[in-house]
Amino acid sequence: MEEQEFLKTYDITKYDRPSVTADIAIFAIRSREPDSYRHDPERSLSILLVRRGNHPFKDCWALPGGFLKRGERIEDCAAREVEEETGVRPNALMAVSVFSEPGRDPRGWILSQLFASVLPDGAFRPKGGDDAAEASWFTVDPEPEPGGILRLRLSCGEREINARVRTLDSRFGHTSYAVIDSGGLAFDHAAMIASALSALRARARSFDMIFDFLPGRFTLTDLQRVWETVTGEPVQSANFRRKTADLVTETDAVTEGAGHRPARLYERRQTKPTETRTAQKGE
Amino acid sequence: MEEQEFLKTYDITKYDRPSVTADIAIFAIRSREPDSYRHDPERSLSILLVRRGNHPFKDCWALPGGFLKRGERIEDCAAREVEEETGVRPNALMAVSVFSEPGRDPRGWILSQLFASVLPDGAFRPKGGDDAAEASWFTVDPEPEPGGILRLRLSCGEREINARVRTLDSRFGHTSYAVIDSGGLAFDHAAMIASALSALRARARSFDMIFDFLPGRFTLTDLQRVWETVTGEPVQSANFRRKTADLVTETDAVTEGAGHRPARLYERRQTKPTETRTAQKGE
DNA sequence: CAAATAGTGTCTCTAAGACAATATCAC
DNA sequence: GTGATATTGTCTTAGAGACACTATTTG
Repeated sequence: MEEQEFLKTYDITKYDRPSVTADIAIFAIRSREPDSYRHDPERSLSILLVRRGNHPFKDCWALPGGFLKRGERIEDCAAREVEEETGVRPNALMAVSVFSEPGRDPRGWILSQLFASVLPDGAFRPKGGDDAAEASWFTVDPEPEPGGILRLRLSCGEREINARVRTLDSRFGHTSYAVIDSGGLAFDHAAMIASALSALRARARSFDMIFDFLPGRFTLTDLQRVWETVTGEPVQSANFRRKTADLVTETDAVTEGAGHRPARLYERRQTKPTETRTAQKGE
Repeated sequence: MEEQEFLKTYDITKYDRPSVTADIAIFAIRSREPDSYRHDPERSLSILLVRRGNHPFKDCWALPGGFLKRGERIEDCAAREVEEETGVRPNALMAVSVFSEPGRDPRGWILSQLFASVLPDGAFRPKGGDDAAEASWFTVDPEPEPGGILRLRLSCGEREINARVRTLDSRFGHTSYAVIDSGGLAFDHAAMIASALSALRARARSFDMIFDFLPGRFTLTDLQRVWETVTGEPVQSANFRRKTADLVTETDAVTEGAGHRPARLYERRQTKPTETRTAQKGE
């Protein structure tokens, strides 16, 4: 055929083309040790960062990520890179957006697809590997300032990173940011963290991903704390329980040993009504 | 510095890398001529397709799109390609998702970022240009079938394209599809159309983009018809008017010459309360 | 029992949906 | 006046939020 001819002589490498990377923002809720045995632990939203072992931005903190390989889907690339650099095998990855601003990477023309994912608490201790000298959880403290500015305070023990980004645009439920002060973070990763955080909060409301933050069995109070941590808004337990009633299944087990009334453990309900509904509406 | 050294000797072209394209699903609501002057016209959702002038898939219908150039943001590439191929200058583009499945393009390793946008009715007549032999509106008729199958009926006068896709995944408010029967559409564009449509419907509910379908001044009934066409669900006018009251501003003008009571013209309200609210919640 | 968290009952208010009634044009 | 669409009013009901109360554990 004529098309076969065309394809035989077509050489795609004659054209100018970019490199493509995937970067991944992995979030988790981590508990701080309580001061008294009778208090439930405080929780804070954390993000997984790696310290770069190579140039450029050597020794700076960055999101895990790396180059797309031939024959690989971008989602698989993201999962592979996270595992190589931190030892973590993330749950389902949520695509956030593509970063294609010219000059965003000093090495040259490089696009990056940003993903976000969430992990259950304490599931693991990150360890460096591959390109990453070190991997570690940083608590995330986003603080809005006047003029569409967002200050990101990331801290890990003694280490503290203070980045500032500016809201560029916020259409279609997605907000994009520009870096004002990277605070020492590599590349445009400060803007990426802000984007991922905003996507996380926007979609948390659909309950799609809240469960990914928790182990298989959890108490309703756990679930509520995760919700509150992610959205940044407090809820009343009675209302929260009503709202989640259809999404969980009761088990026989209860918690033990706390200095107060034990709590029943629940599991996520398989055929959750939201999914079916969404699918139908989608088409 | 050491980093300067590194960058001087770094040659990105030594590494294997893909080509990147942007494809764009442009939607509009088009009116059919009514049978009587007293009836308002029926409306249907349409998508803008181009007939490919070059290999591969020569003479097949496809979404407008093309290769990303150096120094260009992917959003700008999308806007440029649409204009080159159809003469249309789209409103804000909404990113839908990245298609990176190996083998999706017979020319080789090519990723595509899909965008969606909407145009006001009758704003223009598309014309072919560049790679596109021809450009034309096709009405879109999505029909769900059992087993997660979606049939897409695209028609333009005599021409009819029947494609079928299967739902792959539907997490985080985004649904992805695999092509079962392309119906003659180029590449994986059948799956792209299904994805764009699903994204359109999901976000229509936020009222973010509904207004983009309309000219600057419109009647509330116009607005309601657009909503109904996009979401596929009927609404009661009294309820719809209440819901949109804060989003529009009354003007002095009214429609004329219809065989019935004239309707007041409205404009979109600049500082719409939803945007402020979203922005705050976003952080 | 005291302290702490787990869990339930119920009131109010708002918003969505359904339905009905009235208004105003071209012919 | 007739037939069409425009526009407003109101009833019902589901759900969100607030608040108050009861239950059960450990030390």
